[in-house]
Amino acid sequence: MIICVVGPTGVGKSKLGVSLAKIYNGEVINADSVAIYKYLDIGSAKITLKEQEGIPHHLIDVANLEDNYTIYDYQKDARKAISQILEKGKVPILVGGSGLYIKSALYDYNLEEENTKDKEYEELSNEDIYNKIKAYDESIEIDKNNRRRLVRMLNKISKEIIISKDAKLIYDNVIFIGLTTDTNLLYERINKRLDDMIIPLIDEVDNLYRKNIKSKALENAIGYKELFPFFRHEQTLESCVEQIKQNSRNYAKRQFTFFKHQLPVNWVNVNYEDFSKTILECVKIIDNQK
RNA sequence: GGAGCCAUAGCCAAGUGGUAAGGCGCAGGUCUGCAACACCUUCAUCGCCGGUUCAAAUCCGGCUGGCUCCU
Repeated sequence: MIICVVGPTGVGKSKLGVSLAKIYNGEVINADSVAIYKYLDIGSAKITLKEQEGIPHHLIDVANLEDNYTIYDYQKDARKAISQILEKGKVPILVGGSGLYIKSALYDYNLEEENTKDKEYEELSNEDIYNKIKAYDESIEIDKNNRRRLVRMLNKISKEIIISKDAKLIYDNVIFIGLTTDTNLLYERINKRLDDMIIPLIDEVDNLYRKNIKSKALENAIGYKELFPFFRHEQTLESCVEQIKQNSRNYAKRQFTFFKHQLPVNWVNVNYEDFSKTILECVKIIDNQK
């Protein structure tokens, strides 16, 4: 059995992961694209050692800030961790909000080592690329304006990598638990979480900012990228914080959409007054399916 | 009391006679390599009343509300 805990940012996944690990003799595998990185602790709301309560957590702090960690790496690392945990006779518990990471680990996504031969196709317009893709296979559906994905797809085609239409799970008995709550309540929690951590967060980002590190993770991660204008004295702290909140809300929404449509999730409404009830509900679902 | 300016979607905002740009948010989506990414869809008849005109958000009058100045 493999348990997978998903849900939007700030809903309480980490806590559930630890609880389920205790009940099912499991180990947690992080499925959060930012918590993968060292030094991004506060802004990523990375689970602390104390919060881990002795449960082994995999794939946290395994990448350096300068690394360009992608789903290819994650697929490899996560599958390795899953096998190791299964070999021990324990239950792997994936916990995180990065949907594509989870899908690439658990489903038959065929990814190859990143290749420097990949082309940017700078000489081609979006429409050119789109037409080439359609000429190769009319049934491929792809956004005409999404250059990033168009380029990637054309590279795949040129390498004759086959992409199956419907991805299949490569493991038996995977149970998806999706934590959810009322949207407004979630937004309140997100805002409060940020307000509570803003002082240490500024400290963390200031530190990284001074080191002048070129990092994709830093430039992309919510809670980090928005703060740089503040350090450059281009924006007030207040407006940067608002921006973080806004981006977090948008992110949470996208996560819901992804999990709702991309994974067979069993949704559980979190009871914040009595979390043990939430755990119990999850246990019921898991025991029913295993 | 007088004079002037303004009034367009939840917010910002373009449009000065020909049938409402854009941005943000909200809502709904897409998803096999930056995924906390990237991208897509949807969303108003222009403060109210009346007039001029084939045609008004655009011109005229009144009303209401806001801002500035004067007494």
